[in-house]
Amino acid sequence: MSTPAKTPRPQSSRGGETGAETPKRRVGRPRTSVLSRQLILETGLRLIVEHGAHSVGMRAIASELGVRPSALYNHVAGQAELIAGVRELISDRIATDMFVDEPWDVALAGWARHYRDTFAAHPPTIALLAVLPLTPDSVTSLMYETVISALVRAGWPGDRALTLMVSLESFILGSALDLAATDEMLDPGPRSDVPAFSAAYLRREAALAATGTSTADAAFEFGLRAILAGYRAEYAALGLTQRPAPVTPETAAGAGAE
Amino acid sequence: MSTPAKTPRPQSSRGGETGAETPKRRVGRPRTSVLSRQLILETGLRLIVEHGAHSVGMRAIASELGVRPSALYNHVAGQAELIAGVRELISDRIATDMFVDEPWDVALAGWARHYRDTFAAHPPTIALLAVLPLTPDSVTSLMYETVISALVRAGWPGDRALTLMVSLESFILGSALDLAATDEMLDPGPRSDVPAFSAAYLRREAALAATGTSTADAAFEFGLRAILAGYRAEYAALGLTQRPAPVTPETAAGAGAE
DNA sequence: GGCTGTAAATGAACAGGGTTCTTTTACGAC
DNA sequence: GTCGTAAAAGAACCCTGTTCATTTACAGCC
Repeated sequence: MSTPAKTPRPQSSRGGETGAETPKRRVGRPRTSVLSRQLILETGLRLIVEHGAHSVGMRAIASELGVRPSALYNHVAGQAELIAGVRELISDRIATDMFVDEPWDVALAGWARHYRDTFAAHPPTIALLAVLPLTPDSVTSLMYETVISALVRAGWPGDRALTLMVSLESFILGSALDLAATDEMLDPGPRSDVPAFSAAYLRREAALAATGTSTADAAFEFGLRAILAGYRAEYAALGLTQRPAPVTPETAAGAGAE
Repeated sequence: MSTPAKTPRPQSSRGGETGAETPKRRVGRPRTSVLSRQLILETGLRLIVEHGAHSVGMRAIASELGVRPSALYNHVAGQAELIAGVRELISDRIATDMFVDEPWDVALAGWARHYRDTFAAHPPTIALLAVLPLTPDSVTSLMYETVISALVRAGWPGDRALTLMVSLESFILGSALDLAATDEMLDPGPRSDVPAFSAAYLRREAALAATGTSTADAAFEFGLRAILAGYRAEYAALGLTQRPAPVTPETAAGAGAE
């Protein structure tokens, strides 16, 4: 206790979902652990959602948890690993169950929407996480596995399936970025040198106001429909035809064709 | 001069494209200006390309220019404005001349490729710049104007044209991100719980090695083809047919055959 | 039951960022 | 010549992430 009267901040903000408040903690190991890796990650995610992407600071998280920054390093290697952990938290929520009993194209559409929505639920995270290279052993690989195997079951060659998935994911992530940044960022404002652009912007604004959907939503749905139509055309060009129902180890009933 | 013998760094690295070397500069306004806004931005871009995205530091740029950090603030408001300026430098290089005399779909494909390649020429910038909200009065608005007006000339309703462009741009930016981060980031590595994914990865690796194209390239081309096919289908559904040649005020001559 | 090693916290530092402020010099205009 | 302004240095400030030594708690062991 070298500075008893400098900054009194007793960390009494927010209720107390972590348990008891710790207005001042003695030095040394506490009787009951204050931190855990999971608590740190979840706090990080919550702070991002509430206060923006630049809130993933070690000091900010530590302060939120009523702890000194150095304490975090007993549970997390550093900021990079922390952000990777937060990414896992989010990725883990992307559902892939639609691949079980939906046709491949319908499942892809559902997956794409849910994928984007999952990121969209935490807008500030997108810019932060979309950029990050994901660790090879992440849950994301499991998601990829589900998608790929569903496509292969539908008849897509393995390498084509992977290429398709990557291209769709590019569109999804790009749309998520668009969702995070856009809306007023497109607005050309009052300038006379971009007449067609301005007119289109105004027309779309009116059209969207009528339907109630947002700017980025419209573009996402439009692009998704287009890219899926293209996939289907490619599928047909490969000489494949849609199966009546996908065959999974679990639902090994249907699917008599081919 | 408080630390005369600590770090002698006389800034003599790299040739001298800025003119004379300044191993030590007297305090006060120099006889000939050392900095300019443009020089700072170009140095920033060069540093990003050479040493990665975290090289857009004020101190790094200043050191590269043989100048103290505070000197930069005479020409640039701050780091945010500097990055925005670098973005403009890059965006300015995206060609849009294909919209002058190519059919709308061909022009879109060319634009998309060039757009992505422009970012791809500076891989580290992608993560940095894709995220940034662009200033309303940027050159990007001019690019949008070109694209929109070409689509409108082809018969697309203005609001649809804008939605289309945004969706395509989402795909382009997502692909650029993919290009920057991927290649080994997808590799599932040796693990037995993702068999279809692993198999597809290996098959594609072999296929790509044969053709010489890269991972991200294949996905981009595949997705681009698909989404354009979808756009064309939408175009047909609108009851529109491809015009023989777009009519622009400038090229009001050609356009005869179909 | 007293040691010993380890885990989990504090507190004090360090290195490195962006930014601002003051000071010094140069230059152009009245 | 003087005054205002522009452009540089230099020092400081504040905010990061991170490391280190220190203190305390606890679990295992003999």
